Amino acid sequence: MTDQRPIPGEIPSDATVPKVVVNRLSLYLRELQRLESAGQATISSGQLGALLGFSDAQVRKDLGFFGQFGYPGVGYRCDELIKAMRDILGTNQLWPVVMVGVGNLGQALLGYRGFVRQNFQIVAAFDADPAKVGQSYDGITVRAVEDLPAFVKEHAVRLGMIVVPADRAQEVADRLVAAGVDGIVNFAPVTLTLPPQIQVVAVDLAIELEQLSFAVTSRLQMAAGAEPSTASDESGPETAPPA
Amino acid sequence: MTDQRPIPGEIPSDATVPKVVVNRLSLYLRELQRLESAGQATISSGQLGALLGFSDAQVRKDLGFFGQFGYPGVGYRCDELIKAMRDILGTNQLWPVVMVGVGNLGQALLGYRGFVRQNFQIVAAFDADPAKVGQSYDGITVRAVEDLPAFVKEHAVRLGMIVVPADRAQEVADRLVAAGVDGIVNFAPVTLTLPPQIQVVAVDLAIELEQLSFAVTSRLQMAAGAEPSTASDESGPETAPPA
DNA sequence: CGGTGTGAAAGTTTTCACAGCG
DNA sequence: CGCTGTGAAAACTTTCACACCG
Repeated sequence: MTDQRPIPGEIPSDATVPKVVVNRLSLYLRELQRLESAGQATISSGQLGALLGFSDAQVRKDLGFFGQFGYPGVGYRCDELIKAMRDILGTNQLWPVVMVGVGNLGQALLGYRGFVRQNFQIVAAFDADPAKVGQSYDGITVRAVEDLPAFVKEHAVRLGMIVVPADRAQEVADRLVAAGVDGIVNFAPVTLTLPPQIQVVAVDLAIELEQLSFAVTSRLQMAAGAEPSTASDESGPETAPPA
Repeated sequence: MTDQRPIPGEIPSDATVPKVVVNRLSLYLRELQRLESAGQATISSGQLGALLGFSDAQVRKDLGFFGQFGYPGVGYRCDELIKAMRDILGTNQLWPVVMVGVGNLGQALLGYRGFVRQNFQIVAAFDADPAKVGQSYDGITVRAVEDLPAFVKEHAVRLGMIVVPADRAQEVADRLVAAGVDGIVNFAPVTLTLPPQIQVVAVDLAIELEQLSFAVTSRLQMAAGAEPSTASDESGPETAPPA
């Protein structure tokens, strides 16, 4: 509804967008959604950046990859920018997701409401353990992995989540790809070997803690004379300046 | 034990190490540990890189930030390199961790064995809900958040995990910092505002899925004529070439 | 004004290429 | 030989700075 902006943010003509930019896009969107719920109608690149620990220029450059969304002298309209970001990230449409592996973590993820917020829906869970098949968790009945290909095809599922132990992950990934998914979130602590057209995002909780233990350790040693031994940023900038 | 290498990999004299390098270090370590269990004694930069989808030069440059670990003509000895990496990342020592928020996800993380592998141990869990306090999960009894400062001080805990809903996360983060932790893993989908000396790693599961939906969407559009619209890499390179 | 969009400059990370070593 | 370690070049990302707009 309402008016479209000058060059509505469709996909970049041909320029390639760095992954780190797409990651920040998600952070902008998350913040914008919070601001809109709080009743804020517009925001400037400087304000948005400050909330996340980025510069105003970076926010504008990032958005510039996708189009022109702002109003000089005013900033960005939250509602418009949210819609544009969701179009870009693909979350204006509902994404059905299949999960493989219904252990502790898998069960927790089945109950996690945060996915729904961004239009992801876990539509089925699979497990190799016959004792688990038929059980229900948060309204989802566990199916046998053998049923994966049929389900994925029938429901046009494009995304899968791997929540099995490390030694089973590659086999499960191969099954997901054979079944036809295009993208995988891998919670198992192994690197998957897959055809390059398959998109993979890895989440390794032990590695996240390791990054912290390094940062915390080297900050101490820094006290012993030198400079802080880490620069740049990755997944979640977090730690914005204490406003 | 056994002989130390030429310039043993201690902390970089003063050069700052990019975060992305530290992240790859964790991936190298994970792979090395797997290789060693499989009985492999040495590995070259090219082999290690190939397993993770990196170039040989990148592996050598990354290691070069911390010292000289290799043997020309041979490669790296897995056992030595593992020890060096763990020294650098800080995981040769045991890290006690406190968790705040014992909902679905928190309970699952309490039962997650993957942390132990890298020497992290969740030593206590806290929740604001009086109904949860006193309950036990995986041998850990839930405590009242009020007891956090005393516990952190008494057990010299330096790391905390936030597993509460978004609207409680900032308050919990402030409590953790007041209690004295130096680093935080934040699973809540909000950006925390904290003093800059506090290290924060953010894990937002919805954002991971969003990165996938973007990648999967733009790969499709790529079929419509242009170049792939993403470059570089972030958290987990994953998807190594199908060996 | 206050703020966007964007080329050009600065800074950072990756790749190249090769001397040197066991 | 095969492979490391490392300067130098290339590629990429961020910051700067300013024309332009409402």
